[in-house]
Amino acid sequence: MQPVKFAAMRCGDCPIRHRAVCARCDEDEFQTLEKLKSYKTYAAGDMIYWRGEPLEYVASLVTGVAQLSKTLEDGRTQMVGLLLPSDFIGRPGREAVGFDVIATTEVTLCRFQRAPFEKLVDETPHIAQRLMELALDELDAARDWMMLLGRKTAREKIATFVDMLVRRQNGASPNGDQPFELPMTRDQIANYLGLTLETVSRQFNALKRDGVIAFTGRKHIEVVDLAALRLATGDDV
Amino acid sequence: MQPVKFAAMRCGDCPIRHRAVCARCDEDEFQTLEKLKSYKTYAAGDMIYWRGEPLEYVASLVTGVAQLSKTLEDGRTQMVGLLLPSDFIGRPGREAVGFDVIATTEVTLCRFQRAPFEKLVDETPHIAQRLMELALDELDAARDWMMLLGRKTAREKIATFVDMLVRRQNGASPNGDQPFELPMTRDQIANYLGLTLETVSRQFNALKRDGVIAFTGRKHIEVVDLAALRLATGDDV
DNA sequence: TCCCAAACTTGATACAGATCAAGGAAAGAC
DNA sequence: GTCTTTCCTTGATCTGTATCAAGTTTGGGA
Repeated sequence: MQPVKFAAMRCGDCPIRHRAVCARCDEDEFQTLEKLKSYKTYAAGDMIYWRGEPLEYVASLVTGVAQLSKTLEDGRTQMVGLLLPSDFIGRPGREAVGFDVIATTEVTLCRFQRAPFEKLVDETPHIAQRLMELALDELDAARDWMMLLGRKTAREKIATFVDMLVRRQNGASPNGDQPFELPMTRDQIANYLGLTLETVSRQFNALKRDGVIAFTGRKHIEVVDLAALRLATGDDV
Repeated sequence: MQPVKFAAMRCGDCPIRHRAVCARCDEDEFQTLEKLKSYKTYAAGDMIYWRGEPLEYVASLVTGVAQLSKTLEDGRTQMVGLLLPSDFIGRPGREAVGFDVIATTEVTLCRFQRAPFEKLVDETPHIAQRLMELALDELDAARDWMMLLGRKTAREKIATFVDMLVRRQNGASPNGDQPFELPMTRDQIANYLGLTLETVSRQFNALKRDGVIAFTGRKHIEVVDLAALRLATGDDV
């Protein structure tokens, strides 16, 4: 998708209109947002924000995938969040964020300058409430991930990761038998799951051998046996 | 401390007055809260909320320590949060929570019935903002913990845990050379850090042998060399 | 079209932390 | 004060995943 397409897009036509921070806005509020917003596209691998950098813009992710990453003194890294379309970057009342934000694939953001946006939040309970909901959703996701990182085996981690992508990409559709794209390299997946890239590779292939998933190209996955996948996550039903 | 003490306590005298959800309330708002609130004390080990149970009350933790725990199908458990005085339980717009809340030590809560509290939140921007801040603080803490669970060694995990307790218990005081209490058993610490109780025990003793910490009783710790402790966490300065 | 670099797979080996096992110390019960 | 249980420590061994080390595939650029 071209940035120029977005530059002309009206909020009413936005693909993330019903899930993003603006989900509950009415026509009047959209008119205000139209004036405030600007689109920006990043190439895969680009740094969107540096840790600690004061953030000039807050933004909704419109297309693509981005990652939140932390780094230890000696270079070990851990992804602490994955941003998919409709997710929000930046928080009310916070100058900076404690992690790097990196474009995993090509990414398009719908950006608002922080100061006018915060003013809008103060005046618009809709938006403040929606921001709170998004923060609580992130908190729930972070806690599920803590369970994964602390207690799950490598196989369970990979199964949970695939299941998460199925749920989020297929949206409402209940069956996961649509082939879909892995948005990350093995190395990035390893960073997300607290593993090494070799272990990720081995476990993907183990799930393939067991007839749970199938590959059509390195990044093209199909879930062959959804029940077996769910079982392999280790989660309660 | 006796519950009866709390039953009579006025908000102005509350030990968590300046950090809890009510931090920015004025005298008028305190009067509303006084009418709404009730104290309840739980013994160590008591279940405060069950996962999925619709929660009748939201609450601030006044004294003691509580834990948020998740459990896998086969019984593996992982703590996904630790509640210390001034932390809040329950979220606006959420019926239930996705984890069990358990009293780690004896715990006293300052409770509000959910429906009237949510009404108050809608009418009082102070409180809504403070709730948002608390949620974002929790999110930051959850992300730090993801880094710990995914990438830190057992020694780094223990050092980080002790450092966290020093920072939070000593509050503003910069030097950590006050002895203090571990609020949990080795087994609970293991659940928090994604380890086993044996590994926790060994690493505590290793830090003791290395002159970083000292024990005066099983649960009484003193930080002997704060700089060495911070170094052992693996974090950036 | 071929080349090259990045991404991935596969194998061999090492090791941190889990697991299994036994005994000791503290704290509450009676 | 003694009993009993819970909590903690220490040792021996095992194992899942990291690490080290080649290869192989893939896709994009010249």
